[in-house]
Amino acid sequence: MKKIRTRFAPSPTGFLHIGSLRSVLFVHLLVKSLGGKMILRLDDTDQKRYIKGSEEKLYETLDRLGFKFDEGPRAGGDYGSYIQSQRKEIYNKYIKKLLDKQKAYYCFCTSERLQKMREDQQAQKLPPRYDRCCRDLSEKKVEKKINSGEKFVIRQKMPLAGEVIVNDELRGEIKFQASELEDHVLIKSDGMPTYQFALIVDDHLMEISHVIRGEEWIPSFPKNILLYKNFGWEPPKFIHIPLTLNKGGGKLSKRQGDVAVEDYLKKGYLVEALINFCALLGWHSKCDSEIFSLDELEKIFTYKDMNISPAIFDIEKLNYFNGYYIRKMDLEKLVKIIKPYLEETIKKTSDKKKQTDEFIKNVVSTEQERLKKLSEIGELTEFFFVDKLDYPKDMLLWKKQEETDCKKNLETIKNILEKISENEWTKKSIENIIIKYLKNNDLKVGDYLWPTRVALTGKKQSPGPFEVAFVLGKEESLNKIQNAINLF
RNA sequence: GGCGCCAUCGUCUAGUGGUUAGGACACCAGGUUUUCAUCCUGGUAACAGGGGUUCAAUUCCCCUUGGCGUCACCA
Repeated sequence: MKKIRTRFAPSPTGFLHIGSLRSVLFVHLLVKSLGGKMILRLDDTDQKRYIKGSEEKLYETLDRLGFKFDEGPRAGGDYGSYIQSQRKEIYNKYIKKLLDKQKAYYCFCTSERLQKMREDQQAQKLPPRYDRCCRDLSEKKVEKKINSGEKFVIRQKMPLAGEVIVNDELRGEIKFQASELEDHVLIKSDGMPTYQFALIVDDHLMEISHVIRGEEWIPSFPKNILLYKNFGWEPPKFIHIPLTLNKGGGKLSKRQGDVAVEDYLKKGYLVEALINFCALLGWHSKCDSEIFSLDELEKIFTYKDMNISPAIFDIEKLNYFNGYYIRKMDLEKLVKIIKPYLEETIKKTSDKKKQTDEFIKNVVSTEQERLKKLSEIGELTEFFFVDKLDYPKDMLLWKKQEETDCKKNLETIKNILEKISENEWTKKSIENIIIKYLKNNDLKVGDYLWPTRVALTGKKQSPGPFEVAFVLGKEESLNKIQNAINLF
């Protein structure tokens, strides 16, 4: 039985694409479900696109998401280096083999010539494809050109006719006509391999058994397979996962909103929510449940249950998961991770008491069930930290309430609250005392509680007045109610 | 345009040669309630179209249509 080894091979572009998150997730789940090794490889053969320091950011994000690699640039391993730009010698060695087998050839065409060729082809409504101009150059000519210092690339020699049949684990056989295939570049003029070449060499050398990659790679699938054949190697199993599209149905791109996992994290999306949501994009369990932790996913995941139709990234559902996991979260933990989002708001008060962990914990607890994103906490709880609330007087009126009634009711509430002692000042007892009073006197709760809420929060939508009063403390609550009374 | 992939409620999806086509999000209504949210109950909503195969097709096959991807010395 062959070892299960699979890899996640991002290029260091500066951020982790949300689609890549789905790839690592499935790579992770595949390894966990089959039992095997997970490898991280940096596909950085494009030196023009290299962004300095981006590996570090990538590792950090992967860590935050909770993915651990058995082998990789940091974890090490017996198949290194795991950074493609450091494997140049290896690719050189293998391209020679291909050259010797006559499965690849030197090409001296300039980019100007290629560009013109493509323009001409397009003008004639032909598919733009390399015209194989250098394919049959004599050995002598090639040698002469190289010796005279002419720049060159090395191209893969494709079969001129016939069919190439490839196999995708999810879709089955896919047929391509060899005549459709281009003699694409394997080694660039800077000596670096293209992704298409490095990928095959590395996956083979690293003994990768399963390749999970996006559907956008299907068009180059036959070239990949041909390369394996040319080398005489057995290809791994390929699983092409469907694309994630934006709401309009197009490719998920920066312009349509966030595509970087880091951005979602920054906005206060929880890792649990992100993972649960992504898992359901293209995979579904046999049972009807949809709430899954990573642990649970590992137990029930089978790649055969994966779906092949493209999925639209619906932020509404992500929000639902995020709200769900926020509500389920232990308050202490929530406070800890939400604190950075609250910093600016806390600065609005000079009251030392309001800067304590105890106070912040109480504040967060009032909004836990309302929160969809951690980043909303500041706006939602600002009223706890500002000294003077700013709201129109009319907001205090409950339904068709008269101003005089409203004022009177606020005074009543204030009188009741004044009688509650400091050590009795808890949410529960405030509530009990007020509700008991209203019930005993046959009064309508809305007429009293609505004005109180607005007096304490300055908002129409907010936590209930009892808990706000409790968190604010007796003195401040009374002050705020008095401020409201003074408006009349 | 060539090639390729895909096609069940608005979205994510389950499902079967014979089902009242199931669930989740969203939406709507009702309940709880001082608001919002939560929570509970209920509801609207789908097999793209046309041909076959078959006693029977949402399901199998073909075509059309539509969506998407891809056609670089980028990955």
